[in-house]
Amino acid sequence: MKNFSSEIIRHSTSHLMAAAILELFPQVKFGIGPVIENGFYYDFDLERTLTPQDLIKIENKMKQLIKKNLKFEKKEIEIDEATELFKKLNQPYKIELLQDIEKYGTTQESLKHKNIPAEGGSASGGKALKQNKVTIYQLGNFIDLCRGPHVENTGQLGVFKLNKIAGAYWRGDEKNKMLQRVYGLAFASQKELDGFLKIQEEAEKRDHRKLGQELDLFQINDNIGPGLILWHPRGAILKKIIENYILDEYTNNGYQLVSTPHLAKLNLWKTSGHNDFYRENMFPVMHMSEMNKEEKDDYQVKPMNCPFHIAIYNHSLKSYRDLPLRYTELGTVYRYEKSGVLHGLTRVRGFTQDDAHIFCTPEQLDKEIETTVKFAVKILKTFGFKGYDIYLSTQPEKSVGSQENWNQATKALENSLKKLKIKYEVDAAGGVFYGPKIDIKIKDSIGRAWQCSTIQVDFNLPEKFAMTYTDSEGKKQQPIMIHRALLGSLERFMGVLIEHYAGVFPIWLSPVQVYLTPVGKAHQSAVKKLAKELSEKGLRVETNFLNETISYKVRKAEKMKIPYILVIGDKEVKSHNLNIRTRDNKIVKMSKKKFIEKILKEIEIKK
RNA sequence: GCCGUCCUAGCUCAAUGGCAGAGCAAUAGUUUUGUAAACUAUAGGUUCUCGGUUCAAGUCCGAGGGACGGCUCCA
Repeated sequence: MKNFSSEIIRHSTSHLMAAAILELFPQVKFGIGPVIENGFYYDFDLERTLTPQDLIKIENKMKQLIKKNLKFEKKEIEIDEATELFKKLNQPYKIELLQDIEKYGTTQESLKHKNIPAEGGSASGGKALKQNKVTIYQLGNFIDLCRGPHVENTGQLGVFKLNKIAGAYWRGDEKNKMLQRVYGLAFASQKELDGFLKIQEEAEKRDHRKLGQELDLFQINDNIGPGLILWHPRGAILKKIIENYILDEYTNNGYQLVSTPHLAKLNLWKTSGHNDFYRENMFPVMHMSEMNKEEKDDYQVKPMNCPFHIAIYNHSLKSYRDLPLRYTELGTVYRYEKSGVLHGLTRVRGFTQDDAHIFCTPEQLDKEIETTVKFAVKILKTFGFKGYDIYLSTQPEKSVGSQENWNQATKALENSLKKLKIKYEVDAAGGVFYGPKIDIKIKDSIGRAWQCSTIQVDFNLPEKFAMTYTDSEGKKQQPIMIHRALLGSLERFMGVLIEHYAGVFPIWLSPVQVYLTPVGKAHQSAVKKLAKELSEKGLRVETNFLNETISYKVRKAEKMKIPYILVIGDKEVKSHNLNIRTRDNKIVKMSKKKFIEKILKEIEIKK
């Protein structure tokens, strides 16, 4: 038997599903059906909405079709002929795709989904098709516009499972009709499918929303508002540890701490351009006149910190000798995210950025970018993120500033990446309205990528806010501004961190590091004494004097994933040795002095 | 915002249209415990909200809110 790549198997399974749907719903109109990670999907326009029961029916129909051992038949035909064919089949979406191919030599989807493997999308693919001809594939009664390749017959398919129904806009545009998308998993063997399901189960176990509850880190409360995080004591201490660490790093590396308010007059955001470009992501304006007629100004809760830092810069005349100037702040910003996009800690409406703005001369720009990229990688390593992907995002469709500025800023970012010999991908038109950027996506312990660090070059805000410095010849010059956040949003970063470590934080990040419980009443004073001693060494200690059995108290501490659990009884009081239960469920005997040395050393290691 | 699913005690979940319940957590008492669940009791509810149908609504219908899975978006 021939071996086919999983892309081919997935794509062929997608066709099989479409064929099954055609049998069950003869009126169906097909959208596209590409390969995705671990499987495939196909978009359909159907009379009625599908239910989970329908998935079972479709799966069964697919199995029936497999038994017929149908062939995947390929044909190359003229575009005109294909258009006629799909007209006859009453498939308007396919005709739309054909029109694209005629115009561009490929579909817009294939340009958009550049991550999908070339043989992956139905009627799509990386390379342009030959001008006048397209290939079609037929499986039973189902005919599809498709580059292929496919398996030869249904007997060569692997295992599959339909797992999700969702709405999806035709061509990904919210102005278009919403189609129904059926997602499926497909693998060459049952073993691979099982392996994937196991990883998925693991991902569910480490879901930060679930762990956040189990470890009592935070809540999101309907009465407070969606997308707004309430940090409980254990979560707040974790946040503080991260904030302290990151601010120390910044101030030790040439940044100056500033602090700015959560509100500002609306005019500020008009000057910055945010009011024009991001109005729909800003909270509504506060009209102060509603409070008091004398107050004429409108106010706005801040969606970002930059204009404040610019105001601090502009407060006094700056010399070229002052530059580069780096202002940092843990700035809490509020952005109005649409209700459907909110997600735990990773997509919220109020969050704290480890923000900074670097103001420099053109000559200093390359070096500042380079230093910042290196710095970001170093910081991320401290948190246990070793793998990352880097993206260079270029000028978006809607932007401000001259073309020359854009070219210059993009070039600067490109040069730095090349100089650092870092591999990167270009995210075309993925930049911010005021400038291009470098994004770092970190990979967590189970291989998922998360965007955190962002480094943006901006010539435009300095212009809008009339920023200057005096050069060595006494002439006024305009500084260049770099916006950068290395962790991004603290909330988001903490969500990623929770999933990365599955709640089992390294010692330096653990909200509680040592858990102490006496065996009986007689040992309470010994526990109190030890707790005080450990706290004085800077350790985070929790004691439990509750009327509970030892086993129960250990169980509770284990569930909270506390690194060291110490039970104090006669043995410990007499011998001055401690019995320490670690997170791998081992009990280690050690002197108090040695234990303190060990744990303090473990905390130091991160640096 | 759009498509779909869901919403009952702090958490996880029960309850043919017919008295709103269990386990865990919480609180109190008893027990003073040696490394993942002692015992007993108590308390805990506008069944997301509003409206409708019905003798009777957690359950059926309508509107709204929120969560979840996607889509779009993510400065």
